[in-house]
Order: sequence, then C-alpha cells, then structure tokens
Amino acid sequence: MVTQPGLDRQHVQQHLHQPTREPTRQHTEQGELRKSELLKAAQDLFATRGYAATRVADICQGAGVAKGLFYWYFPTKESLFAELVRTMRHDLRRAQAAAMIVNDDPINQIRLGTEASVRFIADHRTYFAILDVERSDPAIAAVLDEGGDVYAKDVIGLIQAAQRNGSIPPGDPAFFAVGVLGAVGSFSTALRNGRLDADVDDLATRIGCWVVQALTGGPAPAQPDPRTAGPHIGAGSGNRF
Amino acid sequence: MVTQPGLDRQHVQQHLHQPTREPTRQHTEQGELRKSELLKAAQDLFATRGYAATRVADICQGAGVAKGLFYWYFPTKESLFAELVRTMRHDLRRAQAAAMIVNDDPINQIRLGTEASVRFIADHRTYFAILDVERSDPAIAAVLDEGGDVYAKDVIGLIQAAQRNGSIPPGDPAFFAVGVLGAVGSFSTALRNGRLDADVDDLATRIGCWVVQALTGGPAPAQPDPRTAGPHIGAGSGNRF
DNA sequence: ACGCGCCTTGACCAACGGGTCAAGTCCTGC
DNA sequence: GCAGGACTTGACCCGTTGGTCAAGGCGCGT
Repeated sequence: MVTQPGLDRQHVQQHLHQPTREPTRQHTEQGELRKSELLKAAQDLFATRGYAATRVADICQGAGVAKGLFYWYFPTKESLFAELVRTMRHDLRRAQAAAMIVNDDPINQIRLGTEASVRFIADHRTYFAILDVERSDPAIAAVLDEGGDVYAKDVIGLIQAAQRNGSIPPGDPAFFAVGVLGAVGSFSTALRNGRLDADVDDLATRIGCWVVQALTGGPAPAQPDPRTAGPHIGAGSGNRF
Repeated sequence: MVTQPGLDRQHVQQHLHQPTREPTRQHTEQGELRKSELLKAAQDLFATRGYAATRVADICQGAGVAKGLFYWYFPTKESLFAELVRTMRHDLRRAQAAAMIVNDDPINQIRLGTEASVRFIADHRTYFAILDVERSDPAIAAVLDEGGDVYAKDVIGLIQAAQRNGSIPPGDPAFFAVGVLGAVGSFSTALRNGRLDADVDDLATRIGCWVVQALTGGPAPAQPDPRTAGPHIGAGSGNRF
C-alpha cells in the first residue's frame, strides 16, 4: 500500500486491530436501547470535547456501561462517529426534501431555504457543533466528505434558474452558491458560539435578506409568509457540512 | 484542581512532563536557523496532516534532525504551534495596519479591506490551511482564541460609521460584521479547497461587490483603484481565525 | 590545551487509549 | 432444566508518541 510516508500511524494500528466481526449482528429491543444510549453519550461528549479528545472509556462511562460493551455495538470508535454523522445527514436531508416545495420564484426559494436552514441548524446546535470540531483526523474527514456537495447542487440549480430569469446577474453559479452556503454557515456558527445572539426567527429573516441582497443587488421583493417553509439547503459549519 | 471529569487526559500527561526549562535560552545564529527549519517543517506538516496527526518525530525528520533536538528549541509540541500561530497573526496584523490608510468612505474601506483580505489569505494558503484543521484540541483552541476578535472590532467600527452616514441600514453592527467576516472566510476557504477556482484578483473584486451589496442593498458606488489597498480585515477559515 | 556553553544524537521511558477476551448473567423457547 | 444467543463485565494487551537523558561534538575565548 503506497501512501504518504508515515501518514496516520494510529489508524494503521486501528486497522490491524479491526475486529473480525461477523457481518450482521442481531439486537433485541434492549440492545437497540443500549446502542442509542451509547450514541447519545458519544454525541454529547463529541460536541463538547471533540472526537479525538473523547475516549471510548468516557463514552461508556457516560452511558454507564463497561468499556467492553462498546465493542458489542460498534466495531470501532470511528464507526460510531460515522453512524452519528450519517444519521445527522439523513435527518437533514429528509427535512430539506420536505421543504422543497416547488415555488415559482427561485430567489424566494433561496431566501426561504436560507431562513429555514438557519432555523434548522439553530434547532440542532449540538449536532452541528460536532462538525465544528474535527477535520484533523483523516478518518473523520473521509466520513464528512463522503456526503459530497449535494446541498450545494440544489442551490446552484436555483441560482441558475434565477440567472435565466434575470434576478441574479450572470457569472459562475458556484460563486454565488459558496456565498449563500457560506452565509448560512457563518451566521449559524456565530449564533452557536454566542458571537451573535438574537431571536432565531428574527435572525433567520435578516440572514435571508442579507443573502438576497448580496445575490440580486437590491432589496428582496415582498416575501410570502416565511414561516411556511421548512429546512432546505443545509450548509453546516464553515459551509462544508 | 476541579475540572470536568476526565477532561483531556493526554494534556494532563503533557503537563506532568513539562520540562523544568530555565526561562531564557541563548541561540546562536545557527541555532535560530535550526529553529526556523523546525518551524518550517512543522508548518508544512500541520498544513497537510493537521496538528494532532503530525508527530514530533515527523517534524524532526522533515527538518533532518534527531528528535531530541526538538526539545532544545521548544519546550513542548504545543508551544511550537503557539509560536507558529502568533507569528502568523502578527504578520497578518502588520499587513492589516499597513493597509489601514484613512479613507473617508467606510463602505469603500470595507470593500477594499475585503478584497485585500481575500488576496492576503489566498497568498498565504498554507498558513490558513492549518487553521482549517484543528479546533478539537483544547490546547489549540486556547491558542487560537487568545487572539480574540480584534479583527471584528475594526469592521464593526467601519460599519457603525457607515450606519451613521446612512449607507448601511440600522441594526446590530455585529450582525453585519459576522456577514462580512463570514464571507471573507467562506470564499477564502472555497478558494483554498478548489471548490472555487478563478483568478484571485477577479474573485477578490467579486467578493468585494458581494459584501457591499449585502451590506447596502445596492450595487456599490464606483470603486477607486482597488489595487492600491493592502490587506485589512482578516477573517480566517470559517470566519474565526 | 582547556573549559564552557551551544548544539546534536538516538536509545529509552511511561502514559495513554483503542481494542481483545475469557468469563460470566439473563432471558427465551422447547 | 437445558441449550443457545443476547448482553455485560473488567482485567489485560500493546502500539504509538510526547517527552527525557547521558553522552559526545564543535567552536571560541583565554
């Protein structure tokens, strides 16, 4: 195997340790409960300390079980993290899909989507806080990247539509998408850190305006009830998820 | 010492190991050279692998010296990182100060500052890439936070000035500042990742427009030669430095 | 020549923490 | 009342890694 020299020795070790676990493992109701307790404990710890600084032993202590049990439910620490992230992403995706009601005006969709994203991220601070934290570990980065820029694609589509009808000036749609996603991410992060601190709904509205103004170069047209929309695009922390 | 239970055991260890190094250490010219070689090697490795995944041994290998020598120049691995970050911040600060020529129109200053920041960050990709990577380690977070939001303050001042002369609508200046810094950070990160890929100067100009439009709600007034300005505000990756 | 302080080496140390395992307990179906 | 599988435990294993140290080289002032 040819990789960069010395890259990531600890994971080489982990791979050596990789348990020869039979593919499927049956869980009773009780088992699923335990598993979710472990996930919950892990989520809390990851959110406050980060992935690397959280030890498997800590997670088990948090869930009130012995360390060995961890490996009954998860083959590795990393796999627990991956499960957490995938669940997260799945929930977000579902919420986005639900909000993706077809609306004629793409600008308005972007606005509503932006507002909804901010609300969604605000509502799931602990989830997203986890993503603030860890890009160092290559294993983590891999899990995080595996989602690809699905969200960005949605936004790009809307931007192109808006460019066709003239609301957004011509130019690389990716540029505008980075701006939109970046705004959602930056403001959400600021909100999470307490660097910004206001009513979430109010803030969401203002961020919607910010984005629309930046895109169109003028105040947004009258907005329909902004409360009717659910989450939509999802730019996580640092606009990367 | 009362802290959260089990928080950060590895650093407890490190503190125990903390060498009883006499306060000042004389270095000859040759010594300073070696030190800078170590810093250089560390910078490269941190940028590509992140802090945690980079071992002291790797840094030494990179600099072509034995591991023990590292501790002749730096009391701990963490202190090297801190020195790196402080140098980085200092350079940025100097560059900002140099660009802070008094200009009557605060909006224009923000625009020029934004453009200059983008250019600066683009010119120092490897530096800033490091900051993309590590927020997990509490020691790192401490070093990073110690800088405070000095940059944000500058921007807030300009925003308030612009609000006084009516170019920016009233509202919490911190909100607008997060938007500006966030835009710089997001676009810069995208540029660094290759998610955005265009001529830096061109991009900087467009980002300047983006910010001004978002702030004022209209296309920016004619811009004086944008090339005369140097760096200014500095929002690092993910608008946090 | 000699001492002294800067510089350099690499074997060594010990903590840390992910992962393993033998030894059970508890429940369910038969 | 016994088999079998889910579940649980905690002592143990061991590679990795930040940090230490004794030993020596090198250059310079005297």
